[in-house]
Amino acid sequence: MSARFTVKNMGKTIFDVAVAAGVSTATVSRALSRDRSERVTEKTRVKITKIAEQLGYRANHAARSLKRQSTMTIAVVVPELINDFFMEVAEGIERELDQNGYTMLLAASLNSVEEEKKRISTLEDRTVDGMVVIPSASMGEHLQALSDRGVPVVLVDRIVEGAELDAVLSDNEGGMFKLTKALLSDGFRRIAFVGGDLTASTARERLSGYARALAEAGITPEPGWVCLGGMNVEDGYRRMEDVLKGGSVPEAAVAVNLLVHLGMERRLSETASGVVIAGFDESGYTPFLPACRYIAAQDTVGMGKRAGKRILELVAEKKNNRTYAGRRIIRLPVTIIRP
Amino acid sequence: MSARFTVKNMGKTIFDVAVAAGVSTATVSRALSRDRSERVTEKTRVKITKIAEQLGYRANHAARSLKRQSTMTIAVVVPELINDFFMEVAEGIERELDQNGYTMLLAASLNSVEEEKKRISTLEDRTVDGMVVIPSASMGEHLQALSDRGVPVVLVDRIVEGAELDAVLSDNEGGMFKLTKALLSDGFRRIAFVGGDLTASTARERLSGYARALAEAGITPEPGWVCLGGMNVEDGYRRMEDVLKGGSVPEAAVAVNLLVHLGMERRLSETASGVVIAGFDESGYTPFLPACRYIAAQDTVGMGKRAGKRILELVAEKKNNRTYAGRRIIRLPVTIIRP
DNA sequence: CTGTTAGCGCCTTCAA
DNA sequence: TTGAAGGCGCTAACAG
Repeated sequence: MSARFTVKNMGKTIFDVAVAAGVSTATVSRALSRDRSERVTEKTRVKITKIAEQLGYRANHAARSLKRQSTMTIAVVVPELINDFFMEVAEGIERELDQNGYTMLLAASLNSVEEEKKRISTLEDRTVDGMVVIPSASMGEHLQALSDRGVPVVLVDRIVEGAELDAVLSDNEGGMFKLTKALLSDGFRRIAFVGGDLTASTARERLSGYARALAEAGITPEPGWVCLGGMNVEDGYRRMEDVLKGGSVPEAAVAVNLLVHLGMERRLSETASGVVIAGFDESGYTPFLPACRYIAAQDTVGMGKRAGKRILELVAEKKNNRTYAGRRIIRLPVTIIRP
Repeated sequence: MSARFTVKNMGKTIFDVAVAAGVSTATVSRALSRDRSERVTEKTRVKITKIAEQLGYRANHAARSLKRQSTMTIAVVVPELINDFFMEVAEGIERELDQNGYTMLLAASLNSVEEEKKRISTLEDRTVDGMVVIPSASMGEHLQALSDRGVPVVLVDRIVEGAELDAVLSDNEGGMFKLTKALLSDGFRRIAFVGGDLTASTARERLSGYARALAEAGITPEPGWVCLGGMNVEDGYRRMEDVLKGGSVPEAAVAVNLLVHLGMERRLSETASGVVIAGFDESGYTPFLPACRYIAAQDTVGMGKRAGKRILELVAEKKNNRTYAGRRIIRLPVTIIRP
């Protein structure tokens, strides 16, 4: 194997290219600038491009960032990496950014506001051009502060208290309305709502959709049907248990999200109850969840794309020193499918 | 809402702090340097730290990187984001990096060598201090070239042809050996091996483990039992179909990985065959896969941590201008569990 | 222990 | 159209 770390492969600089081409560094800079508005002869541009290629010249990103005060980087902060929903959103964002020459910096906040603050702080130090955040919690003063410091910010999935920021969200209310409706159409009348931390806007909106569907059907939820608390697998398990052990066991239940759904299935698989589930969020595994009847599928990648597009708009606005045109909230529809 | 983008909140520079503290920028730099070896009076350090805090000073990362020729960033390239296995590895890496003040830059190669090359190129331009790569394909000349250019590289999950690089891998052979063994202990003798692209080192090693287990049990695989081809859900579905329609249907099958496992389950759920599965890789959903009997669980987060540790070692070696001490391959054990 | 100085590599007026 | 020169913010000699 070749000796590593020994060849001082000092990166070629713009100066090397300039010397080789017999021009000044300024000309090289202009020739290689993606901005075609720079005036350089086509001939010299071609020549310089070729020489740069031969030399294997690559612009130093740190230097360029320092000068331009822009890193062409957007930070994306998600609660956790091991979660298909978040990663699908991230993929959507990445695609949009990549198309525009931007790079995504992905970080996880580990479902903790404290970690979220730390991550954001680190990222801000790296002078990212903007941030897309899927908030870990319902408090958002630090996000508003970030924005006030001049960093373009876009929220995804949920909105938070204490921050009036642009956001890309699902139509959670409508989605859960349709999901509950689907069960009603199948003849189920006794339907529970399981899981949900009401400090999360998503949970509140979904609960609202559920309530509206029942109300329209003239059904009043019996005590114990609305069984809130938590958004994770463990919570789903416990809440399902609560429902089963409650006074009036329902025939069906809607799950506030995929993790809760999973926990519910776990619990249901332990006792034969006949309870059927309709859940929010899809995954490759939903076909194997025995109690699952319907799924409300969010347009995850689409949300990511919209968020990517929006953050780039804000970045551009800022660059052009334009005033912030006002908060914009984008809602994407949710689709009901059979798993 | 406060007017955004209007306050020219020009970031405070080290100069601002220096002025406010009545010292030189050099002293500020030293005082704020994480490196305690810098000689500064404790008194001035405290004073400067306080003033920096008050002013909300944050070191400019681009400037620091330019000067230090180090970005304190490690790039991690995975085939895709929407994959728990990769994300668990990524999380392990991130933890290790974070503990050491490094930041992870996560990028997806979309299961394509071309994309992988592009991503790596972009990342290299950003002068990351090192890269951890989960290769998308079996060819690795570009990875070797990257390393030869002086960028520390560590591979995870699989090794590639054309590159002699450090790697952190699972004991795939032993894992699949134990997995097959588990089925044998249950009395199954007719066991198929389903899925697997033999250009991938993981698939080869797992096939080898399967073969050894059968051989030790004195069993010769019948034609059609070893049903290779592909590593995805779709492949698992097709290969399982091939097995079922083959001449000698087995009683059980091992799956080369989780996606194939999933596809196999899909196919099995369509026809009652009684075939039982033992699969590589775990997930929160494996308990719901009806045919699944055993799982070979890799220490994903552990692999990430080891990879993180190793890449930082290489970075340190390079920084100290030490010669590359030689390739190191780390193998982590695989655990057999019941889902 | 602290200040002075000289860049790191690039971009961008200002001149020519 | 091109070149010269200054500086983005920070750090690392080298002095003092």
